[in-house]
Amino acid sequence: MNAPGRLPGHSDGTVGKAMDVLDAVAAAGEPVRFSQLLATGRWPKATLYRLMQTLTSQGLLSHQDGSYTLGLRLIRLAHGAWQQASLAPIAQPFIDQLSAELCETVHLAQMDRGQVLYVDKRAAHNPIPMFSDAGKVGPSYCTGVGKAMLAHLPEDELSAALSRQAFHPHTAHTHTDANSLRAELAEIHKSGVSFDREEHEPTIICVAVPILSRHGTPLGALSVTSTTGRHSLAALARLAPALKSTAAQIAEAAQAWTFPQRDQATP
Amino acid sequence: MNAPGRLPGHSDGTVGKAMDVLDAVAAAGEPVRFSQLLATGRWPKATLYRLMQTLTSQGLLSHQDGSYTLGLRLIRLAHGAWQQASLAPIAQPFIDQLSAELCETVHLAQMDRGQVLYVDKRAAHNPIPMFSDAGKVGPSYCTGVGKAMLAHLPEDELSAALSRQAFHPHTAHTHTDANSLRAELAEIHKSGVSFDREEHEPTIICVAVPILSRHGTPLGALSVTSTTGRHSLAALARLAPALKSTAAQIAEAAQAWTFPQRDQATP
DNA sequence: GCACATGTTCCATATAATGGAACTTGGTTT
DNA sequence: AAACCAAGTTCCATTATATGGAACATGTGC
Repeated sequence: MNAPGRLPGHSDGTVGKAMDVLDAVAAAGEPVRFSQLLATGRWPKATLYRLMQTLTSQGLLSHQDGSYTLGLRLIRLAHGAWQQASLAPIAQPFIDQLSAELCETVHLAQMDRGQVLYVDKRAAHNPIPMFSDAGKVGPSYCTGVGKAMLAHLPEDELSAALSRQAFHPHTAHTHTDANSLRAELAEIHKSGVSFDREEHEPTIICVAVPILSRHGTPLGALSVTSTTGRHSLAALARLAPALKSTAAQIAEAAQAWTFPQRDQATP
Repeated sequence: MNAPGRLPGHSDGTVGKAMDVLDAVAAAGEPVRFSQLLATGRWPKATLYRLMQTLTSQGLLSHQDGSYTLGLRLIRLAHGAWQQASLAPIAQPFIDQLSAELCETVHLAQMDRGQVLYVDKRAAHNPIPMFSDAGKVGPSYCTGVGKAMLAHLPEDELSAALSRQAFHPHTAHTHTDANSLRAELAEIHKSGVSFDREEHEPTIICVAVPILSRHGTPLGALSVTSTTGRHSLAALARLAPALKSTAAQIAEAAQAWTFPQRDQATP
């Protein structure tokens, strides 16, 4: 079955396999048929069948008209995750203020298994149609927020994260290997600011800063995105101080925040 | 282990147990310690320990400072669920229009395992809806949207849903048993409109309509919420036609919508 | 009515989960 | 400092669960 040493962080027990199936359904991005998943050859027929039965019965998948989609129960759980584990609720007022002040699109992201997870977004008045929304994921190696966080990761987590990067050359400016990326990360670590120089999508540029804990580990990152048509990189660079200041405020708020402390009803 | 006759909260296999743990963490609403969950007596020590290890390794839980919270991976999956399985993306323009037209708070909800899951919300002045609003759950038996959907459920699903209701008397107007609720559901089924007459929270009232498929099964529900201070029930009742019209448009759009259809278009 | 594709069930076997108890770890009391 | 306690972690024989090849059902077009 499973070779002794499989890929890092993969396939622990039945739960891991079930999550693989969920990921596969999520990756499809549209309702999938049982046979479509089966055709990937990743699972034997009966195994996949029972796994999907279980997931459906749990509300993690939804089965209608012979096709499967992700289930609503995920939305319910994510609501809790968004409140408990994400910076978004804490950062909201600061991001509102920053977005209003700069009149630009602001993104709040966190690192999830080596990928960038956007947890909040504040659009400028004329929203640019692009790759973004809360819950959306993106690559770390070619985004401003991704590099900002990578640059402050401890070595063991960094190498784990780098091993998960695709290094697909989206544009002519994209890093295509870990070494060239590491060189830039060192600079970013020093300056505390990172840029996306059209590395992910042509004409899209951004400036980003990490949100750092007391210990210097990245809690998340903040970015302002624009286009080459509207801003130069130098113009974006001038926004860095405002971003840094907001990031510091968020970091402070995040660490001051202990949950409501409702041990008992204090009668 | 499990008694021969499985109880309402049927736990299927390891995945089911893992989900129970996730629910427990979600229910806490704040970071929980291993010992807190252990103290509920629902799981033996070693079992709970390994289960949480697995969940953490999968990114479904996050472990920091000795406490567990729901993990970010859930947000990522929920993003897919929101797009694939919820009415929200389809309903968005219609809800925007309705909300602008009425200048009132509009909710879009769906049924999830007997409970009302709010998948979108448009407040009169608050423009950005996200997981902060979407993802909230509420009871079916004492909310407008809940009753609107229950009223159109086939008998088997209805009785399953009713068996999951708490019938907690939140206010003096709350239904406290299935029979009294069923009587109202019959009326709602006829009229196609339901009301929350301060059944969940004092002074909070609402009018709701179901979003029905061609076959008459509820896909979701739409509501306008207000307070006794601002509106009478009669005033809310006058909004019903606008709600019904919007619901019909959403139903049509939902059923017209087949996903992008990348392969074969029916020859 | 037949053929082929898709979906479902069976069942002996292999695998993974179980949980009682023993063992660390870190902090507090005597 | 030794003794204590609580929280967290590991061990391992036992038992429950998942596995998957193959047979069985269902249904759609010919």
